[in-house]
Amino acid sequence: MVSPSNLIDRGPSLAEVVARRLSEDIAAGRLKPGEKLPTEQQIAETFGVSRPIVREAVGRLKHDGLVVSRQGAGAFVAESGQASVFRLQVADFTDRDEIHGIIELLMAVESGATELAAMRRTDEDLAMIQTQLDAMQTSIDRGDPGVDEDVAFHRAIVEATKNPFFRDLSDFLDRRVRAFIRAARSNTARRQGSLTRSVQEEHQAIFDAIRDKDAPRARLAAETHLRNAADRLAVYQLS
Amino acid sequence: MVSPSNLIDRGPSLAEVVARRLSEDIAAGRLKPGEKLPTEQQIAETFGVSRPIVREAVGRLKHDGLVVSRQGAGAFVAESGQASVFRLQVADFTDRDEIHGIIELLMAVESGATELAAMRRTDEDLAMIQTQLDAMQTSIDRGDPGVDEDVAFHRAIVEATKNPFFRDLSDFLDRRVRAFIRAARSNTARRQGSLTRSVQEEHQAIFDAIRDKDAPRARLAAETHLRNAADRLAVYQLS
DNA sequence: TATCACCAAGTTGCCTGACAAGTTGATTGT
DNA sequence: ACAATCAACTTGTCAGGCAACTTGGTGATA
Repeated sequence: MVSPSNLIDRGPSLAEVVARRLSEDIAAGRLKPGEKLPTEQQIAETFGVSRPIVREAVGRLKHDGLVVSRQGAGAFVAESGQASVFRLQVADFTDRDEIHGIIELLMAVESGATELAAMRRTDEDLAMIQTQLDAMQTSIDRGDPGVDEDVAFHRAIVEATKNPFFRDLSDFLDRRVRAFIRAARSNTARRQGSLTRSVQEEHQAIFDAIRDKDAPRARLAAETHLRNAADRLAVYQLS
Repeated sequence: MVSPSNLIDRGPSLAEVVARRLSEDIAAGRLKPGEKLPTEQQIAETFGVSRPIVREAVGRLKHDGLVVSRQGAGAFVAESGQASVFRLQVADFTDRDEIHGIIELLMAVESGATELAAMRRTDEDLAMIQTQLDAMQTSIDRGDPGVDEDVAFHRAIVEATKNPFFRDLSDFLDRRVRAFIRAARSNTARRQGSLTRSVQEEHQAIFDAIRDKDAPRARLAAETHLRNAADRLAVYQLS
């Protein structure tokens, strides 16, 4: 079985290396907002690569909004505030402090979202959340960890915020963080039964608070859920 | 005076257009995680561009972690959870609903951060926050809007969280959102005096709560500050 | 029949060279 | 002093080529 971790690491492409170097120069203040970058030819000579590689590297930074270019004039570090990306740099998911830190962030975003959902949910929203809650129960009764159902449950909640920014950030964090938590749970076949039932009880508490339009209780339920998720992660990692 | 808004919009580069198209295909599920992308040559023919443009476009998606490539084998949609970027797509800062939505997000993140700062701050942290608070007062006394000092104040708070993820996301949101708020305040010379004093009073309340290690009060103070910031924005925009 | 080695075809990674489109600054003419 | 022109430069795109790697098919051997 070939898994990603068994593959020989070929390292980043030249374009990626150059992009990182330039990005570091910008982050370190060696290239200031508004400042002109060296020409493509100069960068190529500086790094000993060809011009298309430089074009690709600079293109990556343009995609991030860190750099803007004008044909004939040059490429410039974008003014502060133009960057359109937030990068979540996690070395791996084995450092407990790192995991704890990122779960704190998830907690802030998700508890805020759950609070808004409690304030704003419509009957349709509530029905959708109920549907996903029931689907997860069905999955648990079948002996499955309910991964897809867990995703859908949280997604239904964040849709009830009626705020696309919460939805997008929550999706992103879901993909990066919750997915890790769920994978850990799924990989722990022996204990998943009782632990997944805890998860469902916490989901139920979240649902109840949203149903009752009780925003503070919803916030607290979401925080409790994630606090417990962090604790459960410790259990998964011990097994 | 040439300002960015006066420049003729030349639209995105071909590479950026292709990158967006492919990114949309992935987001819409037309290209699934693990699925192989068409070859560079096929994509070039599909979009009627040259292969280097395709390479640059795919390179942008690789930079985002959305796509991985293996030399000789092809490029593949990355498995879920590999994407390392969150993109904040704001058309512009003129849509009130959009601004309101993004401030809600800022509120969730910043109130969470302020709460953590209240729980975790050291004496050194507190001294730094005090320094920035005083610097902002000095700026106000001078009749300036205190933009840099405002940045530094909030940065000092988020450093006290001892959580790099909060710091990074807060930095990002600061650059994208708070910067807009500050610019609006700075551009409103006639009213800035009294409104900036309100800002400083709210900063003082945040500081007091952090000093007292009163996490719930810190959260509330941060929320109040941002809620008022949204209200002040309405004032700026009427003038 | 199964396994291994070899090879051709295809694909990504990188380079060279060329030209189009646009910018900038210097020069010239009014 | 101002406007027009032009040369030099820079980004944007393309064409072509070769290196490095992958994949699948074929033939040889045990």
